[in-house]
Amino acid sequence: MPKTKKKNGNAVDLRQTILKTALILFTSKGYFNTSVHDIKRTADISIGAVYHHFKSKEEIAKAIYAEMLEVMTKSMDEIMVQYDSTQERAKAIMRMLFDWAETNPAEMEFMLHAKHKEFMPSAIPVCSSRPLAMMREVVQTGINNGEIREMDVTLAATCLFGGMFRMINLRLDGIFKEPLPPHLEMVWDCAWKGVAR
Amino acid sequence: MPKTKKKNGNAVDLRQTILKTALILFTSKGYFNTSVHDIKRTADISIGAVYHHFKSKEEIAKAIYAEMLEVMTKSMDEIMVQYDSTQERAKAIMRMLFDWAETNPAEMEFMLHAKHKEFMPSAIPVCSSRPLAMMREVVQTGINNGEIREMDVTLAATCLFGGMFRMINLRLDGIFKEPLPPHLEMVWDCAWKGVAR
DNA sequence: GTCTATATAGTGATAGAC
DNA sequence: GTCTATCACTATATAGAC
Repeated sequence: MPKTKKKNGNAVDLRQTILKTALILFTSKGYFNTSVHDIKRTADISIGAVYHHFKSKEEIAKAIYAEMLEVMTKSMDEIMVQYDSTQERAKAIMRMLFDWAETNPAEMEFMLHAKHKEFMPSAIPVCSSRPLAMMREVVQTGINNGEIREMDVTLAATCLFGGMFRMINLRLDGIFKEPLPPHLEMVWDCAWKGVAR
Repeated sequence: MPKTKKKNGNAVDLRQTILKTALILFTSKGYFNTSVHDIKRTADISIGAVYHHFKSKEEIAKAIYAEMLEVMTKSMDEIMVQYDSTQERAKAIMRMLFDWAETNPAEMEFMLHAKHKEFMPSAIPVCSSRPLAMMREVVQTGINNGEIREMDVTLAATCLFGGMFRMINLRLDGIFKEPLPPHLEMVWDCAWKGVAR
C-alpha cells in the first residue's frame, strides 16, 4: 500500500479540488472577499499545496474561466451540428443555458455574472469569447437568410438573448424562485417574436 | 478674504468631490482595486479629510448608491405622472435609461453593473429597489389592463427590459460603439413585440 | 475641517523541511 | 507533492497636531 504524504483522503487530483473549492467561494463571497487562506481552509489542504498547483490566485480564476469556456464552446458546437435553422439553434442555446443555470449554478454565476476584468485583467472578455461570438454568428445567419429582421447583429443578438441572460441572473441571485426550464417556451416566445421577420 | 485650511481651491463641498472621485475610480478600476489612498490621491486631499466625511470606504459606496437610487426614483415618478399607458411608460423608462447611459455612464455603470452585495452587504439589492419595483408595477398594470399578455410579472418585466439592460451593459463596456438613443425605436420595437398582447 | 503619521490586521506569495 | 512558518507589503482606519 503506497503511502502519500497528503492528510486528505482522495487527493488524486488536488488541482480539481482547489478549482472546485475556489469556484464556490468566488461565487458565494466574491473573488476579492476570498483569500487564498480561505481556499486552503475550506479545501482542508495547505497553502503550499495551492501554490504548488497554481502560481497565483488569479491563475486559479483563469483556470476556472478557461475550463468553462471550453465546455461551453463544445456544447455550442454540438448544437450547430444538430440543428440547421437559426430558430432551432437559438432556442437550443437558450435551453442549454437554462439547464446549466439549474445544474451548474456556480459555474454559470462565475461565467455570466462575475466582473472578470477586475480580477483577471489579462483574460479575454466573455463578450469576445468563442461561445458569445457563435451566438452572434447564429443571429447573423438568421438575418442573412431572412429568419430575422434586418438590423445590427449585436442589437439583434442582444434583443434575442437579453431577456434570457437576465432571467438567468435573476435566477442565480435567488430573485426568481422557480427553475427556469419550464419557462423556456414563454421566454423563447417573447424573444423570438421580438426579432423574427 | 477668509482663510480656510484646505490646500484645494474649491473645497466648499469636499464631500461631493470625494463621492465623484470615488465613483470614477470604483467604476473604472473596481471597488476592490480602489484603495482609500487612491481616492485621496486622485482627489488631491488628505486621508483624514476622507475619513472625516465618511466613516469607511463602504460608506462612500453606500452614499453613491443611495444618491443614485433617489435620482432614479424621482425620474420614474415623473414618468408615471406624465404618461398613462403601460406602453408609453415603459418606453419612456427605456428612453430615460438610454439617455443616462450616455450622459452619466459612470453612475449607470455603478448602478447596473457593479456587484453591490460583494462590497455593500448591508445595502438592499437593486432588484428590490424602488425604481426596479416601479418597473415591475408598470408591467403588472399592463398585464391587468390587457396591454401585455398574461404571464408571470417578473418574467414579463425581464423579457421587456432585458434586452435594454444588456444593451446598456454592452455600451458601458465599450462593446457597442454607438450611442444608444438613436437605437431606441428598434430596441423598443423588439421588446414590445415580445410581450404585447 | 483638514492635515501627517502611525497602528493594526490581513493579504498574496515564498522558503525550506519532510 | 504536501506541509508549516514566515516574509514583505498594502489596506483600512485612527490619533492627534494645527
